[in-house]
Amino acid sequence: MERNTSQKQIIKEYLANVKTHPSAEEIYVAVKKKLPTISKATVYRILKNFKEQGLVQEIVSNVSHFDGDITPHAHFICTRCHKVFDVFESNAQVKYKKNIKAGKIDNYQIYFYGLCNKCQKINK
Amino acid sequence: MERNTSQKQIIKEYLANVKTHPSAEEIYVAVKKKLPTISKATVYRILKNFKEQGLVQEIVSNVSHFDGDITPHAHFICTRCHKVFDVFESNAQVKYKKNIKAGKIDNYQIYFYGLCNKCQKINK
DNA sequence: GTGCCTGCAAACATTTTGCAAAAAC
DNA sequence: GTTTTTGCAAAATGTTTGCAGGCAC
Repeated sequence: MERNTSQKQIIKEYLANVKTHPSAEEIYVAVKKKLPTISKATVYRILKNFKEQGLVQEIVSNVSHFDGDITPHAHFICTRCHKVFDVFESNAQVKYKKNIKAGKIDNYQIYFYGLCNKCQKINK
Repeated sequence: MERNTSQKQIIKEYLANVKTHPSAEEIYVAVKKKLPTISKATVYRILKNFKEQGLVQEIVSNVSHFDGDITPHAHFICTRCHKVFDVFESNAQVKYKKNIKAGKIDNYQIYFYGLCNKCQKINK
């Protein structure tokens, strides 16, 4: 049976309150402040566990990011700084069939790419 | 100025003809048959280069895959075997605004997740 | 007390980098 | 001839794993 540990609680709480889309590394650093003995391996194991339970969404990019908001919404990823932003329904909608030739869809992710406001101003 | 090498030509040709979504490793193995001296680093460098030029799409998953078809179309990724399948426009459409609060969208990717036909039959 | 969970370090896989030689133009 | 590109090996990055001890129940 699944056990309720302080490590899980603290990570869950952190994800519920953070408004950004932290990477595993960022979660590790943040959570370490409350629980200095936590290890990175534990963070990875718990995030994997939460994902399997559907408690978080994984945003796959050059580095994975995690979103405690599991309502299906799109993300904007800056191609220069790799920051992740939410894109709400008013800005993007999808229509799709649940059953397609390849298999059965039970989840989706939309990623928009481009330069974020900050990076647009930086002449590369 | 950008130079035209046999390595680039062969990778380009391979991607133009393959109907699957090969990983960098698979591209390396395939291309090695025609050019046995090619190194993996070169494959990575050329794929990165092609991506920057907009000649290929990168499909980010547990391992990156590449698609020579750059028309915006969705992909279905099996959550069990991680294979990638095309999802055509008849099965999925998006509507979105090019300019959003976070930045300016110039590209997007839709990933559908679920079990492919083969994996649905396998009782895990 | 049993067995899941953690911390640590080492292992792993993928991708990137530094450098000298080779190829393109 | 100059400059980009390559191949090689080593490094870097992100993530996973094995194991012994600790903690939840």
